[in-house]
Amino acid sequence: MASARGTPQGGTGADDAPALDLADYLPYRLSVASNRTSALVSRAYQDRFDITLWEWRILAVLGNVEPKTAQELVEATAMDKVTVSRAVRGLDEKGFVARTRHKTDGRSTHIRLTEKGREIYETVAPVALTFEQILLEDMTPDEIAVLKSLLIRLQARAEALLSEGGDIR
Amino acid sequence: MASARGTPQGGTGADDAPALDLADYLPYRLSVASNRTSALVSRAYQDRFDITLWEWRILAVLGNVEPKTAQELVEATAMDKVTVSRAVRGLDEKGFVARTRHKTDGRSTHIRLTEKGREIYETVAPVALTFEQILLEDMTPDEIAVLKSLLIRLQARAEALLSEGGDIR
DNA sequence: ACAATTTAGTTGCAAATGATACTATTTTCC
DNA sequence: GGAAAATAGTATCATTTGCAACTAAATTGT
Repeated sequence: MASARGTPQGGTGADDAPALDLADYLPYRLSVASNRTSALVSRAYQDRFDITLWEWRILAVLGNVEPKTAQELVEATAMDKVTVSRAVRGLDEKGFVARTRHKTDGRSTHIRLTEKGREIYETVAPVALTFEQILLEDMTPDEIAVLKSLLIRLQARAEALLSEGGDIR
Repeated sequence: MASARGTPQGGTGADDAPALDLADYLPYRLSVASNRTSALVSRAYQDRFDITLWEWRILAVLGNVEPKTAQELVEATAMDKVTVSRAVRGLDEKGFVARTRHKTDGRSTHIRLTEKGREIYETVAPVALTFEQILLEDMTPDEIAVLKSLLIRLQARAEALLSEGGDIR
């Protein structure tokens, strides 16, 4: 009846549903926190080093282990293969990575940092770590560890649900 | 020197830099967890109710407090004004909200749920809450509370940095 | 009172993104 | 050995997004 319900939070407790408060809804909280953080990170990389966030992720992986195939980068970065393909092309055009033919699999390529790529990695990595520290400045190491581990569990759960039914029942 | 550095993690500890491991990098963890979760949520709303995630956020706010101006929705949903404008238009076209002239400010409009909008809100809200429960099934109430509160702190910190310098120094 | 500035909300356009289709190679398995 | 299926990576196209410009109304300051 289009009831003049107004704000339900004042109810006398006889309400049955737990009430939905967007501000306390985890997917929302997660999304906002992530967007704000990503905005900050993207801007830093883009402005100062002219690389996108996705390109940076590729660099970060290659900085540790080389070479990698595109497929391996997909797994390591949790980006989809189209995104990886475009990011690698971008890096290639800027001269940060080189692609060489995979010896045993003609469909695939080995991707590795060029000297220039190694240089930018060495430059950006400490900045990224410092940034993380600044972002987490007001949290204790304990809290940080908890946060990271909860995020990982959450992600695993979401992935399981995503493949499982796909739909929520 | 394009040093044949390979994987630094094996080092004998004499290394000075803390080493950047993408898998342990918070902005990355946050982004992946959020994307996975959002994918799940978006799909659920889109498939079953034909509303976008942004439209749903608007509904969720209006379900609690009506009416709201677009500007108030911007604040309540953390979406930017263009996104809100588009989402409200979508909801209007589907007949879920109505816009009426603001009495004292001619630039602005009051946005409120229609009866149909109230109905879909009442339908979706419990589904959303159930979904949250399923997603968080393997966490204790304590862990959930901690996660939410850490996310809020993180977001506040990111916002502060974002406005503050804009750039990271 | 009225010019200058600010604010609410929308629109237009360019860039980013995602789903799908496609090519080339490799693997499977009869 | 070779047809059928799978995989790596790229290209294409439609949709989404984000920025900047815009209109209209309100506020400010003189």
